Amino acid sequence: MRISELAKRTGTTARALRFYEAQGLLEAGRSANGYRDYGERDHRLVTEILTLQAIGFSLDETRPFVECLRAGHDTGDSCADSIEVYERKLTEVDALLERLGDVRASLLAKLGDALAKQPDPCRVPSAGTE
Amino acid sequence: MRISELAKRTGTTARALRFYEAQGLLEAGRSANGYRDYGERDHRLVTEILTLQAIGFSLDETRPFVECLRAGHDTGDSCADSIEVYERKLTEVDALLERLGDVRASLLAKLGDALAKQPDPCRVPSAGTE
DNA sequence: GCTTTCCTTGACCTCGGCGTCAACGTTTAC
DNA sequence: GTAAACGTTGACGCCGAGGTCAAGGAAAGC
Repeated sequence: MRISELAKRTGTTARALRFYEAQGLLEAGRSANGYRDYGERDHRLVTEILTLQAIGFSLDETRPFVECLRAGHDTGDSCADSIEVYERKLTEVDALLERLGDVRASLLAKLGDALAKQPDPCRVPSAGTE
Repeated sequence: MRISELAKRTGTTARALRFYEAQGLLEAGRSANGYRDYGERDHRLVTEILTLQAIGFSLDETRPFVECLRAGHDTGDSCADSIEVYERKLTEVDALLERLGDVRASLLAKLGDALAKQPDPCRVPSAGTE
């Protein structure tokens, strides 16, 4: 299959696929005319990349998963390196959740203060006008 | 006060202050020699910018607060525009929290599956080795 | 006077993940 | 046969918030 078909089937663009190749994530075979030629294996690789990206992984963080698939495992997370990335990511997400919670709290506090200072009678905090 | 003193007192850099000026957030007076000259009012402006940035505001989002201060109010959130930004930000943060919660859940699920597939006996999920 | 430090402007660099355009070759449809 | 639609590489653009030079003036300490 050629690049635009793989792009369509994975829901991405040809440009992205070439970019992944430039990053060493994807290795495409070539047809006689020089066109890239992809197989089902590549389809799975790209799907793995896109799935992980959707969860917030950087391209670099998808690397262990891709290499795991290329090593012959049937899922990208069958390797220790991938699992480490999961764990690192989980720690990151937890830290982010905590920080965001703090941010939310300080936003609420600031908003409350500001509304209390506002002389606008239509925005009295006791009533919900929205 | 000159630029590096304001930078020191606000905990940022001279480059950042010049950048804020280029963005129209800060207007510095000039001494006879062409040096920027800042007063206490500017100190408060910069403090407001940095405080909001720390909560995740973009420079552009701090603009209403800065203009509110410049309009003579004693806090940057005494104006309706600022309050709107608070509310927008809160909505954004809530959306992000929800997405991040989903991400966390799917990460946990993936990690659980991967560990279940792992043949490593030192990583049995029933025991906490950390 | 001399050196070091601070100030000025201008311009390019960084990072991630591609989008977009250019200039050219190939395949496909009619 | 020829035009449209695909493919190739290369290179620059974008976003945000500055960092980092470079080349020059001003100020401050000795």
